[in-house]
Amino acid sequence: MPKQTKTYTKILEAALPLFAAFGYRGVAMRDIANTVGITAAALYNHFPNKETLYLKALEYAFEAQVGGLSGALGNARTPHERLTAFVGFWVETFGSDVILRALLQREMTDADDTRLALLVQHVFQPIYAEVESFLTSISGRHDPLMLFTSIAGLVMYHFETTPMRKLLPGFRPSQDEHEALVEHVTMLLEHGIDMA
Amino acid sequence: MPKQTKTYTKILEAALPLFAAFGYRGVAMRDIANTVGITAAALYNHFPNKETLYLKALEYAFEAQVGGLSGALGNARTPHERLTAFVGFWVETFGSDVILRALLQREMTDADDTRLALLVQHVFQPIYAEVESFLTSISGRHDPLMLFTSIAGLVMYHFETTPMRKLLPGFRPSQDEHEALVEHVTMLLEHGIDMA
DNA sequence: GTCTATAGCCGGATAGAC
DNA sequence: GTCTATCCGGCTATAGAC
Repeated sequence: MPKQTKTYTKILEAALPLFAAFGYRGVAMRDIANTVGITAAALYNHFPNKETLYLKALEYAFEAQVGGLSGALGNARTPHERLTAFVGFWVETFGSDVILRALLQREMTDADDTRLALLVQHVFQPIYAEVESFLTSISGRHDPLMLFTSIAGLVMYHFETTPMRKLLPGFRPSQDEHEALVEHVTMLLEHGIDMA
Repeated sequence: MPKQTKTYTKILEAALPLFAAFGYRGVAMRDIANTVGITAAALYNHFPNKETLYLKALEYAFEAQVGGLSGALGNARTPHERLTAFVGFWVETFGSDVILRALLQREMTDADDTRLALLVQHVFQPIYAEVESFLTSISGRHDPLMLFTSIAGLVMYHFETTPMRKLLPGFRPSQDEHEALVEHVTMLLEHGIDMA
């Protein structure tokens, strides 16, 4: 099992969109092999079994992605700027990468301790570490972890529900544009609904 | 294929927790049959195939559940009361029914047009219809459907992320208690983070 | 309406040649 | 490192007796 050959990476990159679209059980080793252009048997020169292949693919996907937050927060000074930057980072990261979002969503429903730990380590832990003090500083009343979860959910649920919201009255495509989403979420977070 | 026998219902009720826990592909006809106490072949006297069984199980689960909102909103007069009742209904409905929540979550990731329509029809459409005018009335600035999605996400994401948040620093079990969640969400919706 | 038996297919994994 | 060939287990679905 060689670890850093070209094929190794090619396999992971071929597998990721498949797993994202059809889930672990929905993808056969033959499918991945076909996409790469080899046979299923050849996959076993690179990975001992399907589960390991899947795990490595997940790591590969998540390692690459996160880390941009410090850049996004770097220039932001005021609470308003920082909050906007944070929300914007979240919307950008998961709004532009359909595959990453699908993988995350699937992992959240099919909970496995090993893989959950991976997700926390690569995705949530680093982001939370960067914003925890910020969240604590701006909110005396809200528990920082709850607030973090709320902000994440506020953004993610718009993406998660898109296929369904299309079937509801009042759906307009503009609601899915990133700018509109960022504005909606930050306004809500800063001022609440602003009830009459 | 008889439609309203005792066994028919028993099958659906046996299948639901299995599908919720392991997903469509993760459940074999044998598993359902074993739980009911019959053989897999006998299932085909009630359902033509696995997919139909699954669809009927979904309908059965969702039909029963929703409809309590009008009761929950009935007494509420002020915007604050109505909002609290709405959030409380959401937290109660999905916080207390693990199976319903898991099914919903799975359907949201494995989008199939037929089943999405079912979900919208039985779950989101009726709820949204009851709160749309309310949401419009309290928020001049926010699109009602976006606001609806935000409120739903605010609640649901706390549930969805529970297994992962347990691995983050600052996790306390009390964050998952229903009362705390309702208070956190309503406060956020009414006043925002209330930044310094 | 339920059973046993089995057809038929698919998917993960291995053996061994090249 | 990739191939062909194959094993084997699991799954949906059907046939036919009771």
